[in-house]
Amino acid sequence: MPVKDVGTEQLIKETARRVFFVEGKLHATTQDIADAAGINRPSLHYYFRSKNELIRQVYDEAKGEMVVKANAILGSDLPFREKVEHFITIFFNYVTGAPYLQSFLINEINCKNPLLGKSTGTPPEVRRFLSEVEEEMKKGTIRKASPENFMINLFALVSYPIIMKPLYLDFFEHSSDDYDRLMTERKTMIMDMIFS
Amino acid sequence: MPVKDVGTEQLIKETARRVFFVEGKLHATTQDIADAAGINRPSLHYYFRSKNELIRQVYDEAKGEMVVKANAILGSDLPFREKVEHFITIFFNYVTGAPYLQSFLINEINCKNPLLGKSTGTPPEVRRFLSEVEEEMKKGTIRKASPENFMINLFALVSYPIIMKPLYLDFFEHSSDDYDRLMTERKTMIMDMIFS
DNA sequence: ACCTTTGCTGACAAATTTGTCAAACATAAT
DNA sequence: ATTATGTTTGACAAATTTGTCAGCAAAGGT
Repeated sequence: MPVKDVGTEQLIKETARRVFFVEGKLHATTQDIADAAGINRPSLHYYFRSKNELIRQVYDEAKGEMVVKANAILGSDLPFREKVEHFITIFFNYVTGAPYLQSFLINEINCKNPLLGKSTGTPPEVRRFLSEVEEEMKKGTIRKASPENFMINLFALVSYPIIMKPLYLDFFEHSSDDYDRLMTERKTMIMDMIFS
Repeated sequence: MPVKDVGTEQLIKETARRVFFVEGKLHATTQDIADAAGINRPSLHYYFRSKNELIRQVYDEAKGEMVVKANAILGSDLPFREKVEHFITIFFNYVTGAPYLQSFLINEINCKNPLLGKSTGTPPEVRRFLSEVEEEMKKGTIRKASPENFMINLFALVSYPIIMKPLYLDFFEHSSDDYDRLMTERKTMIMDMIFS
């Protein structure tokens, strides 16, 4: 009996991820994805019954991955400052590699596709990180505020410039390289901003 | 001779803006927009020849408006600190009122619709603001960095939390009201972060 | 060799979305 | 009233996108 070929199914999902998250084709058709994967459309329907089902899986897994990634860093036992520094580095690369991921998620949440997995809730690692943040605020290492807002700032300062790059390329008269050069100084800048 | 009815045309555009920017229906069909406007679809084609043309106009005008809005504040002759404070207030409301606007722009830019208006270039008001930022850095009022990065931080800290609200509602276990409460403390927090 | 299961494909069907058009309608000037 | 001009509409056609299905190919077990 032939083993279930997991190759094509994975190929399709990875291609969908690339099309959606990297190339940012939020309106991509199943044909677009099939072409990009070098397969034909009925195969896509063979593995995923419908476009919605493919999107649901891609959505759920991507969200899960992001949470896992954040947990791995924020839940690690590094000293606070290094943890934040590490987070910036890792997430900068992560978002750079999938600049349309967050826009995709936002859009899908908004579509209220009832198939999408429900919230997993705040993971314990993040809760612990939030209380670490609170403690650092008491120690005076960082500015006092809601720990949630501290986290949001972190994500904002790292993600936003990458996500909105096309907008600012057009706004400033920059080449892509100019803009990327601008990005390189951000890590230390963000650290400076956060640790007053 | 009957006067050219500008009412319906405006109604359609405003409805499209609402559907795209406020409701975030990035996949909205012409039927969706027509229904939301209370007109029928052929009327939409009467005023705008195609969906693309409608989107082009909505895109161009929205981008223009955003630039005008930014210019009006950043190009004003308020003292630097008040100018930044004013910007935060105004833009917070602006983005709150159209949370999907930036995602829409990003997505459309990416679609490389050849009809979209080309970059207007960095407006002189923004150039002036950037040199003001540079001067404040020399004076030591704010941290030294690329002035562009200063601007990007401003936009990031104001926009990102609003744009990505659905994502964080799901991540933290917050109600919409909880999250909004979190937002209220951001203005002073951002000011504190920026003016070290 | 034969059967069985899984994967792939072309051809077709259905659904959705967009675009068109002629006719009806409204309004104001003549 | 008639005409001219701009607007709205229903009905239709075209294009696009999605979904289905029967059949073929491959591969492993009997």
